[in-house]
Amino acid sequence: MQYWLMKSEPETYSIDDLHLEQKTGWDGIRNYQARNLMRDQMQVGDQVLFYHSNAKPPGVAGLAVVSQTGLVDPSQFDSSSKYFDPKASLEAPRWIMVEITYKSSFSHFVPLPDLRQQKELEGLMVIQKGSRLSVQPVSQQHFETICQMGGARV
DNA sequence: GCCAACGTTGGC
DNA sequence: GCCAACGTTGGC
Repeated sequence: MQYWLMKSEPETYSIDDLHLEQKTGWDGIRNYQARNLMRDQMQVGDQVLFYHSNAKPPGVAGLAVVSQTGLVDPSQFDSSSKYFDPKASLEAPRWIMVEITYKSSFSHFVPLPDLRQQKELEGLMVIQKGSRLSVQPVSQQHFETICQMGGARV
């Protein structure tokens, strides 16, 4: 089993939205590196840290689980969507997504400055300078440390 | 709102 | 295939 951190702007889609919906297709990823991780690496059952980006403060809000893989992102075909991709076709879809299912919301939101301060989290991708990738692999140790900081049972 | 970091595009 | 220009992300 692998561990991931997935970023979402809470004004667009927050952990509370996921809580209400229970599951969602992770659409709108338009970065090849992130897509390739979802397409090639993610497996059903993988654990996800739900990260709020562009928030005050940004940080990890809760947990989710990968519940389906290899789904075609429908927004690439929707000309009214900001994620529309004219180069994608039904025969050759370009953007692949996964579905994630809500697991829990942290009792203690873990803000980015706290992640930076934690010695055990040295090397965590999201605390590196200029770390823009919206789907990031996380080591099991880092995952467990962040769960503890958030007040979730590992 | 600023801007550093980084990805993508397109001319050559 | 290089790289300058441009666009986007996302912390601050």
